[in-house]
Amino acid sequence: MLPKSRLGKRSTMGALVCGPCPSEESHADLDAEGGVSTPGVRSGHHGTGRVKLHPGQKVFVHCAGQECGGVVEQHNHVDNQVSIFLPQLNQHILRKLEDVWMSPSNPPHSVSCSIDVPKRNPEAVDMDEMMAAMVLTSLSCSPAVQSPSQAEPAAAPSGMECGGGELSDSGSSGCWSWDHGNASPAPSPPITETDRSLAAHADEGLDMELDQVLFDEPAPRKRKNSLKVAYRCLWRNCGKVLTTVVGIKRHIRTLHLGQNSESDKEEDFYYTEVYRDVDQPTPAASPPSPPRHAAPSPKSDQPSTLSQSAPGSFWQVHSEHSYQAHAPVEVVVPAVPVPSTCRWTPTFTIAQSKQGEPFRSRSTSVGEQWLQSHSAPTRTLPGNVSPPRSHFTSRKIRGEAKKCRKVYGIEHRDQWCTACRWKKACQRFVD
DNA sequence: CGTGCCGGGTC
DNA sequence: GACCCGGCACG
Repeated sequence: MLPKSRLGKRSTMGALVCGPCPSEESHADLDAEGGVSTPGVRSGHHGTGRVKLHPGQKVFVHCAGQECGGVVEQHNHVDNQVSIFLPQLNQHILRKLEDVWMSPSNPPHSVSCSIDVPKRNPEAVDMDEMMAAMVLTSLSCSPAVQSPSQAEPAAAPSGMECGGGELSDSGSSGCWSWDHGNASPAPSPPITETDRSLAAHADEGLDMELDQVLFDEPAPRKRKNSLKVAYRCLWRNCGKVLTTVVGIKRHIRTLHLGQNSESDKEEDFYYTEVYRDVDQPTPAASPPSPPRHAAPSPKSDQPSTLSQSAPGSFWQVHSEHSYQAHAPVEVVVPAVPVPSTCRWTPTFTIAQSKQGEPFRSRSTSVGEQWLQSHSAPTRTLPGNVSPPRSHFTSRKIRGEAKKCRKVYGIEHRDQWCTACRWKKACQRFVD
């Protein structure tokens, strides 16, 4: 499925956001113990200084015309490029080593717009902030999770799929291809100062692409940049739409799951993303009526139309059957008048046989008809029924003996017995 | 379809 | 009650 031509990109992206590759990690361990205030990495000249940036080390770069603090994610010493995570912008950037410095307000080269950045000593950086950055970094290894608002570790196997060997070995700048849509053919175009917004977009566009590349299915949790995302509660008869995951989860948990919520992930089953202003048909945009759900949630009572129709109508059908036909017939038949071909119960057989034929002119009660219909086959057991008139009410089995009609013929009807003439049971040739 | 005959109607 | 007949079941 994955075009091989794109594997490289995928790989590079993995390398970019992935944790340090083992080899470099070892170097980093050897070199700079994180946080040492080196007055500018960029003593620099790439390849010469051999200054090693430790993953997690606080550095500063120029981004969008201002100095931004960031955390080193990876230092590719082959070409001296550093992958940096900028918590402020919540994005990852790539810088040449000479464009990175470790003290605030110590730009490597004169920058036109030098905005005062609160000076912070790298040592002053909270460790938890570093840890947070690292966590984000590791989380970001999952291509499905790069959206700032969607850090869901569940989908992110913590960077394990980065495949360090495969990715980091390339080492070339080409593998860092942060394709910022600025049509920069350069393999590793550093983000220019004017690129910031573009970079942000590129992030998401990249996410989308990664989603498409890495996963055949569109990542449902991804936010499309051009889409307005909302979250619709799929609970039966609810359909509440909230704009945040937290909100919808809280809504589901509090209003629907209540105390029954055993797992805090359970809410995921009960909401779906809906997109508006769609450019591209998004599968998740359809769910309003038929929500994707389909999750094997054990207690999910499937708040979809499917569920409402499937089990509900199923049982309804059954119930309708149950009083129409007692036989457990596994036939899904709508509750319509039973066709004449359906003869699963004796009662219906009677009714149908009578309805299927033109009604008799003579007045025959249903019970009489029933007796008539059944007396013949059950004639051997005449005692089973209590005939209203006599013991022999039921129709007699046609006698084998020839009757007056047969004997004399219709022409000699006057020779018939009275009964035969009256169309009664022959009295002359009694069986 | 022919036959036997039940059940009902009519006189 | 005698007679007739519609109609169903059966072969």
